[in-house]
Amino acid sequence: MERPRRELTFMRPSFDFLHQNHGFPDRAVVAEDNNMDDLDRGNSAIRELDLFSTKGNDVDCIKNESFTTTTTRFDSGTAAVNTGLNLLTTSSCGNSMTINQVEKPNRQLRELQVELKRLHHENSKLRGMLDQISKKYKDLHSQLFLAMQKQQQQSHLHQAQHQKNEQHGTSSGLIMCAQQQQKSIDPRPSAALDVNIDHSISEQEVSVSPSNNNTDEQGKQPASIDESIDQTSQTPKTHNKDEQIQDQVPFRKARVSVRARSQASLISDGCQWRKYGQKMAKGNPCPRAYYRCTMAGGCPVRKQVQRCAEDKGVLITTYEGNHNHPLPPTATAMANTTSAAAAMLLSGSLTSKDALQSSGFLPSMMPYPTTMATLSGSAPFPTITLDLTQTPNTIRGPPTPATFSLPLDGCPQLMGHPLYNIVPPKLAAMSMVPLGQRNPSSMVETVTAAIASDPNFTAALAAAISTIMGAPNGNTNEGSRFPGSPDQLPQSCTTFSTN
DNA sequence: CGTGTTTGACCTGCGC
DNA sequence: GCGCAGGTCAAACACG
Repeated sequence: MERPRRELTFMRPSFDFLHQNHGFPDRAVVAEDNNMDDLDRGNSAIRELDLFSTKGNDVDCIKNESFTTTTTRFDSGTAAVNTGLNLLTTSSCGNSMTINQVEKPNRQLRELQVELKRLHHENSKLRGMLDQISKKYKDLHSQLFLAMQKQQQQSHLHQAQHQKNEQHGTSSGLIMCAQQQQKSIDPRPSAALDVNIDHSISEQEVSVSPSNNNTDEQGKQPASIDESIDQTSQTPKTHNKDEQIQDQVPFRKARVSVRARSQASLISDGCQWRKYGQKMAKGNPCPRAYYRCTMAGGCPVRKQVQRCAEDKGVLITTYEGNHNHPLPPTATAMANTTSAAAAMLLSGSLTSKDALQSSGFLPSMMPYPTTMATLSGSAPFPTITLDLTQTPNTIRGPPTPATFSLPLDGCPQLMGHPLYNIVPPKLAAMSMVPLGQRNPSSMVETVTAAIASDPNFTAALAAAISTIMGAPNGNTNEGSRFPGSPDQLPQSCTTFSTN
């Protein structure tokens, strides 16, 4: 009995059944309405199940009613439970039935009640899981907010100290000290924490703590790094240049690769790009195009676009760097996530499965196969790949030996479901992203944004939602809220398109 | 004329 | 040191 698989799909109709039956315990009920709101009324509905004790029907009367049981099929083959009770009163308290005829329906009723209690228990467990997930998400959100505040305070403090030091001509030593201090607090200065940073901040500071207006947690940017080095080199230093470069290089080289199925030559991610080169890459007949962001002068963000050699329908877009300018809403999802993904990649020993497991990022008991994201530690540059082209049944081999996937933990009912491509990173981000280092929603934002770039996405999403919600006429946008998800999918999910 | 693309040359890192 | 491959530059070109 594969109970985990059917729990979610079963519990909603069960409550519908119970809910619809409210006040009409002697009628046959066929649950068709799958409104998720009924889920919230589940607890009370269970109590309403006792059909024969709440309406004054004593046992004697029950014995004198003939029961016709029907099987109500709630969900497309996922669960079928004998909950439809056709209570046809053929005689009122007559004595025409034998004891066996009377006890048989009684036994069925008892079984039914036991089954419903069991379902209630399962539903309670599921609700508990949902509550836990929601709580984790809220915790992470609040902690992120606190971290943002803390970082902002540090930035202001740093700025004030920098200005004071400049006035006294003794800036460098203390600046470096402050930078080191900041590093010790968070080895990857989070631009995401600079959301409201004062733009009067000095350029040097900006280069150390990029003033990305987005939740940009990668921090270091290629241009900013160079500027930082150049500028700091103009003042006495406690660190030599090589050490600084060495410190910065890993940040600079982190990349986020997005694989999406698209016939378009470029995924429209909300940013403006200028093509600055094209090369034939070895092992791929398709040329690789190089783009840089032109939304602001000196923006260090670049991306490479190349078709997959094995499947030319797959477009591989690789992002590098962080925007140093405000982004339109349509671009923030992708930008946020590439930054967050890069930050996750750069956060330390996240390049091997063992390291991930030991760090708690990847549960040692990963119960389900996953396909969404892979990290490559053996690639020339650390790269995280978000693969939006796969279905759970078409898992490819890992790109490199040192790769891993984000686990889908706790949502087995979504395995094999189209929405599986959306939910896993959300759950994974919520449950596994270390505190203060990553934006838990960023990963899913990128995933959803990239998925949305696929012209087939809307139809697939609608079908998925219809399956889960049981509302064939459901609005796609409304349906994009995964049942029980702590928050809804980003708005940008529906704004990305392919060119 | 301004902007974006194309494309060959050049630079850099890495392996042998 | 040499060759290779990835990445970038910049002049030439196309287009509105």
